[in-house]
Amino acid sequence: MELKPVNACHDCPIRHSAVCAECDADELKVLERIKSYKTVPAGAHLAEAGREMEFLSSIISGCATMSRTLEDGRRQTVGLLLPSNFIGRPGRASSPYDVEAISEVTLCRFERKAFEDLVRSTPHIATRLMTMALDELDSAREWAVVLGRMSAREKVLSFLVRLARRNAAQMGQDAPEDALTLHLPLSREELADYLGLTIETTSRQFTALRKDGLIELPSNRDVHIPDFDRLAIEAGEDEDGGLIA
Amino acid sequence: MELKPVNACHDCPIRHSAVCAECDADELKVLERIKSYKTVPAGAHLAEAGREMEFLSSIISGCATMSRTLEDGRRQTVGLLLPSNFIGRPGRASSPYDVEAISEVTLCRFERKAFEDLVRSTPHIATRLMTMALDELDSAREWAVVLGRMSAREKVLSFLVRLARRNAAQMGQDAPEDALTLHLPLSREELADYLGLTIETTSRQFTALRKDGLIELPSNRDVHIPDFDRLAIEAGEDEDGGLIA
DNA sequence: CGCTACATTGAGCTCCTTCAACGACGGTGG
DNA sequence: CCACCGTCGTTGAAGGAGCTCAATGTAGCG
Repeated sequence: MELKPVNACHDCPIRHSAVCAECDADELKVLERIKSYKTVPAGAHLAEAGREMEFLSSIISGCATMSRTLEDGRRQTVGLLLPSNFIGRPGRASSPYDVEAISEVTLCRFERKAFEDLVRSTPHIATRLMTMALDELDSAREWAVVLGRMSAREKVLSFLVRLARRNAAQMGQDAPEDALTLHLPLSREELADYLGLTIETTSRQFTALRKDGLIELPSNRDVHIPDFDRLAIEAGEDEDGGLIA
Repeated sequence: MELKPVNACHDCPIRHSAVCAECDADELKVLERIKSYKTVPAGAHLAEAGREMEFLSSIISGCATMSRTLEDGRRQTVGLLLPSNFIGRPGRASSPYDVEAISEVTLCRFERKAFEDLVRSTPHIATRLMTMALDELDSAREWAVVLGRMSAREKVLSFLVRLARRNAAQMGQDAPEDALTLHLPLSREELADYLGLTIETTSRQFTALRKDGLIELPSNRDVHIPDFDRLAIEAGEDEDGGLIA
């Protein structure tokens, strides 16, 4: 994740996967005029439920979560935001969820009003946003199946499979390597909030998967998967491949 | 739900809430040329996971569910499709979910290729699709909170609150009436699949809510809510209003 | 070295599921 | 007309997956 400072779009690591992916050179110039970069430390709040947002932004590097906390403290993470993901939406001033930086995050920001005008005048941005929204919709529904019907073990397995697929896709690979090591962007507690479990149950499942030889745990944040296909089968994969992240 | 045959867009009950909502008269003429109506009986499969779709369509009347069935038979419904909802997406030939008519459903259909061309050439359709996708994304995430963190009782309450809000919105009301009667579009089993519960637990929760005086059950498919605000509070509403459907 | 934050492990309990029986309703056919 | 049957919904009893509460373990850091 070591990143040299980005100054221009043609240097940008998410140039071809973010909201600007379909833009041509002229459109990119307009974007370039209204964009600004910002790096925030882990723990920063990028949006708060109900609070007005001044900027819409793309994640260039780092990781953030989108979550809802109920008043009794229960919390559910509804999205894991990684590079190229978009925060905020045109046509609405506030996010319905809290968005929090989990690691240091570098953003490419657009002042909201200016971006909304741009969406109207630049079809390539509107169609790209539509595609991204539809992809995320599939992903959210996919996750609903996990939350609604899967056991704790399957939830953890599904998470690992999705993360591996997402990483592979970002590296331009078609499928994850046979054997690979994942770095977990989330702590056990953050993971539990994502999986709809408690931290204890999550931890127990990691231990159980280790004892079953499906994973190794070189550190708390690293998971080595000796045989990805076996993991995917255990996760309950029928369709070969499934959707990415 | 008694519906007289629709023949032209200006007569259409979903004219101002469907994918065509932002279209002007000229754009509507183009749509009119490629659209066709179709009515299917309850139980019809409007899409099957992985199978190619010939048409994209809007629901004009009736109700459908979008769901995934795992090979061991577990099933999770990830979306409840009501009038004005769109089935399918441009740029992808197949749906990742099964879409099934729950009641008789009347559709406004577009041949896929023709519609995809139209999206590219008609910005008002692209922006409307984007807005609808973003709304559904919020809705799907909202439901993830319910699936991941709520008790059986809260799940049933949340469903009733959402259904009431969605009905009210469709009637052009700002909020549901103080006292109202809901017609459930789903059987107990279909509801259980949506809530991530078993049919037995779902049934028990209805009984419990009735005993607590929160609802009355004039028939299996009808729920009378004497005091909507009380129901909403029981459902764990902090924010006044929340998102629609 | 002790402090703090994070992760793991254990024991008991709760809520939901599972398995099973029963009830209500509607259609069909004798 | 009513017995029969199928579907759907409700209710009961027992078991289990995951939660809660609590203790222990471990790594980073002043």
